[in-house]
Amino acid sequence: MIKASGPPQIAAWRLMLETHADLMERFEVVFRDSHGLSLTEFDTLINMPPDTPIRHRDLVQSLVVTRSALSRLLRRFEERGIVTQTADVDDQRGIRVALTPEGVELREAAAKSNAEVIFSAFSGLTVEEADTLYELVSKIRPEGAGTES
Amino acid sequence: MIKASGPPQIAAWRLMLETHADLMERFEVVFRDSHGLSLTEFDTLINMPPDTPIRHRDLVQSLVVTRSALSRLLRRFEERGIVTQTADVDDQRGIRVALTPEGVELREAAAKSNAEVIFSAFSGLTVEEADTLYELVSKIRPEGAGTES
DNA sequence: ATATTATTGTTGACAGCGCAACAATCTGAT
DNA sequence: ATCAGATTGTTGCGCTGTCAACAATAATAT
Repeated sequence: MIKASGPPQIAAWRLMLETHADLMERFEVVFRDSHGLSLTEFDTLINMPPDTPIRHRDLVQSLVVTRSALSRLLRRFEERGIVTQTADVDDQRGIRVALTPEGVELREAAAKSNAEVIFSAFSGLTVEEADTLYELVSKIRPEGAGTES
Repeated sequence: MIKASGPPQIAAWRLMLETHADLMERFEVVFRDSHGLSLTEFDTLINMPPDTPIRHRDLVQSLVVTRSALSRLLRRFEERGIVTQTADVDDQRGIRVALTPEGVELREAAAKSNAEVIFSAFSGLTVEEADTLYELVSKIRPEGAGTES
């Protein structure tokens, strides 16, 4: 709501921060109320292949949590009947995580909710504007070869 | 790095998510290593008036934490000599939080780091592009008057 | 004045995360 | 074959957050 003041870069980033926070809060409410999932749990679920077992090692690479957090999260999923975990026959160190039928169902329902929230939030933008937004955001470089020199 | 596929709204949001995560990680490292601050602590510090005491009640409104978290965070700040807390003479329920000189200094230094990271990340965009980005992001409506009708 | 209600900040209990240490297992050099 | 080193997932611990209950104080109604 606050009109842009100061450097436009900072104004843009502030607005992105605020928008991110608002949308994430919306996701959190929807996932919790509709599916009993936290944001981390949703992210984990969505990154699991619906048909193929996956190793912790491979799954954790798509996520923002540590191995230990994933280990505990998957135990919770196991207790809820969302996944099964079995030793990998080829590599006895590994665990193969597979979605149960309930897990697949939950994953699909959550993905649908996710898309609905996004389309709802983006309903004020045309397709062209969404493309432009994509292009502009892709120019932001966190590891920016910065301000030096 | 992944080329946009599927609906552009979802592609744009995914990219925003990823960019947000990358930049936040960068902030986290900078604040921790340079100033010994977590993201929450930085946010709190930056939202404190440099010259005027502020009540918990008022400060918490600018933040994304609960009263209890703020209460504990401010105690940590107090122990580090960053703030002082004194009872409000007008309202005995209230606490007036004020930055110490060290706190003011830390706040300024952290704000400077913050701006540097932003400018660095946005160095690939022109000012006009940053303005356009602002305009497009402002069209995203979390509480979107959605997809209905 | 007095009783009821709202507010403000703190505390206890608990949940989830990261880090470091660990045991089990695999890999690769010799 | 054997042994040093890397990989993989789990666990203990501490930190930080939320939620619910609480005590102290202020505001409001009667």
